[in-house]
Amino acid sequence: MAKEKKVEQITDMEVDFAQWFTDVCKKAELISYSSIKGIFVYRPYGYAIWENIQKILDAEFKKCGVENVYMPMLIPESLLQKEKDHVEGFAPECAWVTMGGSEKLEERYCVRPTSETLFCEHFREVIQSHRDLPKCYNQWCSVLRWEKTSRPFLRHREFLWQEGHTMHATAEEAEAYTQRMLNVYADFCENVLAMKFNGAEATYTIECMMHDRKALQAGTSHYFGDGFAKAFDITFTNKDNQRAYPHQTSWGVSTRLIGGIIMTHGDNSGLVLPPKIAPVQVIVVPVAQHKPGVSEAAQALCDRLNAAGYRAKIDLSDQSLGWKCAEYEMKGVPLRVEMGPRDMENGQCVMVRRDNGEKTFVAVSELEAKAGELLQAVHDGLYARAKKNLEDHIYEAHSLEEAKQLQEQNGGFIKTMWCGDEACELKMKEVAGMSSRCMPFAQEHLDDVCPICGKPAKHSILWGVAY
RNA sequence: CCGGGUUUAGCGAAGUUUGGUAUCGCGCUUGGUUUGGGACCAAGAGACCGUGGGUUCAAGUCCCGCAACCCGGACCA
Repeated sequence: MAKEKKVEQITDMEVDFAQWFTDVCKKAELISYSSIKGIFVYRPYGYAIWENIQKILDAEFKKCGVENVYMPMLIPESLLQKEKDHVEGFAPECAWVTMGGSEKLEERYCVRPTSETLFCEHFREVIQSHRDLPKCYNQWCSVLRWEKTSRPFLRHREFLWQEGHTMHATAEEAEAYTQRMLNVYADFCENVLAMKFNGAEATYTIECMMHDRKALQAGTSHYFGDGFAKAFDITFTNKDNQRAYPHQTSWGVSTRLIGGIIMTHGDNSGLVLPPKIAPVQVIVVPVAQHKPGVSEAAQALCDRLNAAGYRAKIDLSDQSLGWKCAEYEMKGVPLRVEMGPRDMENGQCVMVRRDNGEKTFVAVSELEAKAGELLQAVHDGLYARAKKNLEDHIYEAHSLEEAKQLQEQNGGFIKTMWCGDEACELKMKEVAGMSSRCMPFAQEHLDDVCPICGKPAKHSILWGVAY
């Protein structure tokens, strides 16, 4: 069903996708700019989405035996430098604390860009025996990376995330745990955020496709081997009374997920939120509320919905009906319930889905049941649309030139075979502007050879333009 | 980091060419009428014109520096 556009302040996504995204972030009151570039204020409505994400994911982590901890915000330079590759990766974008009060510090401290080193320092202290393993730790915190350019949710200098770090007695156990956490993220994306993605092996990433057909990495889960354990001298005594290095995993998602939600589900009227993480799931709007009894009848609906466990709100302000409808559409509230004089006479209310604008007349007696049904329908509708968007925009290519052309014409993911050489990845980036997004779990045989170098192919791989 | 654009009331803009009393729309406040898709009338409040220097009797306007934001590119989660 075609929906006419009602919010002239929001730029159409077909006209300018980037501007649309920024408009939605501002108009839906998710975020504000601060006085420091790249560091944003999460407004109550935006932060509430993150709180809902935290609540649901945290419960899933705990089912996997994860314990939450909190590590220091500052990392001494000497500690950061213990693992060579790690420093090289993060040092260029570290912010440093050099003064304590008015005194210059002996050693400068880095504001954490990630906390592997702190976790490792701590693991060294608490891991002695195989009986101390596994250690499955996670922390919810913010990290700081001095990015050159920034965009709301997609690239902040300071952003909120969760970082899980676990230590295991064997490589097998650690690898299995890495996959298990990837599955937690995958289930969360599909069942909570209604986002469709490509899972992967080897790189362990979740790649979602946005409305503009660019890829967004929504979560990662890494198997680290024992590299950090060796660098930080973390050892334990195994059952055979021998010293051994434990094997590590690391996994995280950030507030970038919210950027993904916006770009996956949003439309030209604004934000569209998956019901499970929407701060307000149902907005109750009285119609002609000055007429006797209308406000009370609407309030009663709202109270009943809250009592039934839904997150419902009512708007009794004296704004016009049209204003209220547009306002809550912009903010992505999944379901609107209208109650007016005519409804009162008929013992009914009107329910309007945010995802497709469909209106349903509902007997007041069926309020709770029908609200639940429609919220689920919104979730399913969003998921179906996201899935279709992904599936419709995966194209198969058999040569470098064809891959380039397909990307230019259609965007999306381009599927090819790959020999496994990094040189071919660089070549693809250079020629077609695409990076490897992931090697799908569902491997296919499209050709015998790598279309880039002609050597025997080892995997099928997806390429795309990423955020 | 490179290349382009922008910065004037809470938001969006005009005014800058040709220096001379700070403008408009939305929003906000007060009162009243309204309400089945962004209502209307009336009266108000609100701006060291992004920031620091310079030129001038006089700078939103001219000159030089800096910053922030937006859009592309490179890089990253």
